[in-house]
Amino acid sequence: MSRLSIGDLAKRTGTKVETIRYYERIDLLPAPARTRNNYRSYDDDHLGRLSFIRRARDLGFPLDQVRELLDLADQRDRSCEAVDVIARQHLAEVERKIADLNALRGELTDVISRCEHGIVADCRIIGALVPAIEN
Amino acid sequence: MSRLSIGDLAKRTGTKVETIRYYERIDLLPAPARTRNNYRSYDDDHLGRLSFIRRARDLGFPLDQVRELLDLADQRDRSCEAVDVIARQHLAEVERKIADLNALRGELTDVISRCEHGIVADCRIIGALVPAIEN
DNA sequence: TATGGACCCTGTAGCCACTATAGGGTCAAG
DNA sequence: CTTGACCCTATAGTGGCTACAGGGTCCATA
Repeated sequence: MSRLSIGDLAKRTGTKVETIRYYERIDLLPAPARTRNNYRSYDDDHLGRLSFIRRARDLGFPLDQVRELLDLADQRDRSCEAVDVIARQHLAEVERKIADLNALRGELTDVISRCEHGIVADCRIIGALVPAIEN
Repeated sequence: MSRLSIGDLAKRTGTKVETIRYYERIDLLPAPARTRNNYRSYDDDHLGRLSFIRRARDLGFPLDQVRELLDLADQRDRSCEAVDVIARQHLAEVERKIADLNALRGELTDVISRCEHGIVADCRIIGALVPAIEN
């Protein structure tokens, strides 16, 4: 039944103190008890919940999906289909971003490869950016 | 010597009107002349510059790099090495993001593949998020 | 001539997920 | 008794826009 200061909780979860306060402000992490000095005092539930949030964030889930996952995690008798849906949605989003970035990398590599290290006036990188304007 | 309204410029460059005003506010695009009605009136230089900005943005360059590229593009006698450096930096950044997202995709795929479509209490996706807390 | 719709203007607030700063209070060690 | 490490609140800043609110202007049509 350990009690943690915000700094301790931060260390245990690899979160910045300001971020923890931010999570409280947006009602992602419940407000903890306070000591007589008005310091926040966290318990194991907070530790578990914040660890969950951090893991989900590390996996790239946006905060509103994290919120949904937290809600679902509490409804232990329900089907986990909703969980699967959220995870798959997120995976699809990640794959879309990868595809976009790969296309981008192709273009950039292409542009850079044409650089002949001369002067700016002849630079193919700049050339690829300067538009050919038709009337 | 065509004169463009902000709406025309927006159409020609595929930019939103609000974005053009934003670029002016942050001194990325020079403030144009005004008509007697106080409407913005753009010339070909603006068109060229905004097109340049948009292309660079499409290639994912952040605005401060776009700013540098614009400055460099004007110094036509200088070596284009600085241009090459910026482009390569950006490419490296893009590649880093791709690597991060690929790692993420791996983890997500892994987590999702273990879902057995039962109830939340047994859900492996949630399980992968709920931490095993040691004292 | 009235009116409607498509433009244009400024200024401000909102988005996401934090991060940083200012300006203080509290506490234990040396 | 002071130093430094914590803690508190409230607010503003980040990037790159986007979306109002609350007006003005212009042209065509009824």
